[in-house]
Amino acid sequence: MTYSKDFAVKLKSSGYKLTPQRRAIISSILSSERSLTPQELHSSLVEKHPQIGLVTVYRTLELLNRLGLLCEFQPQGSARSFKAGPAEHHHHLVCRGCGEVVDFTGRCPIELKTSLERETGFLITDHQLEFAGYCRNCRGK
Amino acid sequence: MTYSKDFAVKLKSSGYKLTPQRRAIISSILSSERSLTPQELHSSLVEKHPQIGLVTVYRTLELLNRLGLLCEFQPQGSARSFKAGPAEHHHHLVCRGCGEVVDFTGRCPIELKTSLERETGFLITDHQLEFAGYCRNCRGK
DNA sequence: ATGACTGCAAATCGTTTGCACGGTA
DNA sequence: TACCGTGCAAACGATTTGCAGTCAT
Repeated sequence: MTYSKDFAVKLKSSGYKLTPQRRAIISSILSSERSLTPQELHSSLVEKHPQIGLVTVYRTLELLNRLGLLCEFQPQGSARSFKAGPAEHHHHLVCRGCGEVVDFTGRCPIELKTSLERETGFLITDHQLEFAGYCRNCRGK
Repeated sequence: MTYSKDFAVKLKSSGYKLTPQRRAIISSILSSERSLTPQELHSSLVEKHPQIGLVTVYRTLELLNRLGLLCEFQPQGSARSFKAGPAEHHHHLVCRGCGEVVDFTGRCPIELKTSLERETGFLITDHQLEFAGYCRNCRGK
């Protein structure tokens, strides 16, 4: 919540301005515990800030993401969405039926499949684990 | 490779025909150890089968996938791709630099980050684990 | 004035759909 | 004859780009 400060500081220290639009977008992201798609974010903003364009939302998300302030989700078969927080690590549980995404970041091992099923009532049919980074060739930039 | 039989059997037993186009698509998928995007698949086919449309590739992939004959990949930031094999379980290692995708399906625990780095030369910066299935409401169909 | 930031419209990319034709049961 | 499968063109949804106007330094 008071992350807000971090966002502002990081933006400024990286040479970017904290415009009203960016402020609105950031505050909207921070006040949602769910991750939001660009569209959802835009819709939620239009009420109070009718003039904000979807394009600006995309550009801001791209910027914040690049600065490491956002966590980008893209579960198989679902829309791309973002939430506040560092990006290095997130886990989700997706419903292939209704698309619900349950975030369980913080818990790791794959053995938790069974306990997840017990706790959430999900019937888990498959999973996907993705590590990302830089390969031997790309490491040295 | 001689999976080919399985594909044919499954198709027929599910009430679908094994057309020349489908045969070509299946054989192309089976002969690649990499996972392929619809576009890549189409390009690779056009040489020998100039008349196959991209749409047919999409429709066939969708069909085979629905029959459980394919494994669908969609790493964060990469294109959607498919390879032969059951879908319930796959792991990949993606290079954020060049897009290379290393498949390491078969090995599970997250603790393998370090050993993966050692073995592949990757610098791993983040990961994502996704379980999917059906939530309490969707389980009963 | 300069450069950053924005909004709009148009372009692009991957994917899906509508439709009419062709082959086969 | 009735369908299934196909190709083509068009529709679509998400995202990106070009461009010209605006704002703050």
